[in-house]
Amino acid sequence: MTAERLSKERLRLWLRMLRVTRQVESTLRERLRTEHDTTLPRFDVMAALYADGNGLKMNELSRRLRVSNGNVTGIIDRLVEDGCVERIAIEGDRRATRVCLTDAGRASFSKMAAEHERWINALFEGVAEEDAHHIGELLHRLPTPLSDAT
Amino acid sequence: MTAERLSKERLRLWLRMLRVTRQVESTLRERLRTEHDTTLPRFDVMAALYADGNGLKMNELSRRLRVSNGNVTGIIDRLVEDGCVERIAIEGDRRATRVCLTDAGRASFSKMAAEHERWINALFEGVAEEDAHHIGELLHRLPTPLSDAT
DNA sequence: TTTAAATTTTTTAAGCCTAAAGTATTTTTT
DNA sequence: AAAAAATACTTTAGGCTTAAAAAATTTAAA
Repeated sequence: MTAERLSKERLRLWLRMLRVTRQVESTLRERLRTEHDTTLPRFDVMAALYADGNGLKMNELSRRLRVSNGNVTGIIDRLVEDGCVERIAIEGDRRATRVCLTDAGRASFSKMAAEHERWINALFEGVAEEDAHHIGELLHRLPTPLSDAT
Repeated sequence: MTAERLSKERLRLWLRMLRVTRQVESTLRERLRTEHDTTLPRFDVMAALYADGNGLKMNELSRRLRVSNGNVTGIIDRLVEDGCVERIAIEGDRRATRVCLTDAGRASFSKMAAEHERWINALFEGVAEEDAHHIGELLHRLPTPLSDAT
């Protein structure tokens, strides 16, 4: 009956991860909205672009963020309207476009990212460095499709 | 500079939790859709109702699931259409309604829940019972607003 | 080369989600 | 009792999300 217990324990772990994740996301969402007039999905997209100096194709963006193609299209549309991002034609392939942060977008993200790290640090105040590291490693090594980078 | 390192480590932990959570949710979503013709939000609502034999008020449901009131309204509307759930007037307070699983809803959820546990168990195959327990406890004890039950 | 298949992206339809405003009802205050 | 405040829920507007279909282009096969 150990398999039984293990299964229950894993289920409990999942439910708690889900609860914490939702709570943190909800807090981030609210702060991004009230303090930076933006949304979490937009922040996530900008983070991906910020991490890669050359910009990314829509394709890569959607794979990296694990969201659908059509989803990325809409978010980028709105970021372009906001002047944070631009679509750049790719020479040699007229199907694809590369998406880059504008200077304004980069500056804006840079400010948000610093705050974001402080928020997370405060929200996870109860987690010691050792535990953070241990859990991080564990999550990192979960078998595919649960892990593949970062 | 340990505070600096700790902050980075917590940020990394958060990003990994987010990634794993999204991946698991995405897998659950797809299986619920293809194998049970339903959605994760509906499953979550039914789980909350299943756990509480007497049904819940809209209010309690939205607090328990950490989603907005209006959101619950829509999901319940659709579950009622599907015949999984019913709204029952509360005697003595005509503002509120109690929401209960129907017999069909209970039977349907019961089947899904068993599979759901197997899916989770398989997805977290790499996590030993000791680790599951340890991480679960840690997440459970994160300071408010990160925890308040289960 | 013409056709077929694959790739890249957008569009569409349906559902999820939130904040804010609105409706109805109950409770509290005055 | 009348007015004000609080509670329970729904509606609305806007954005996020997906799967599936469509459009444009490129690559591979015949």
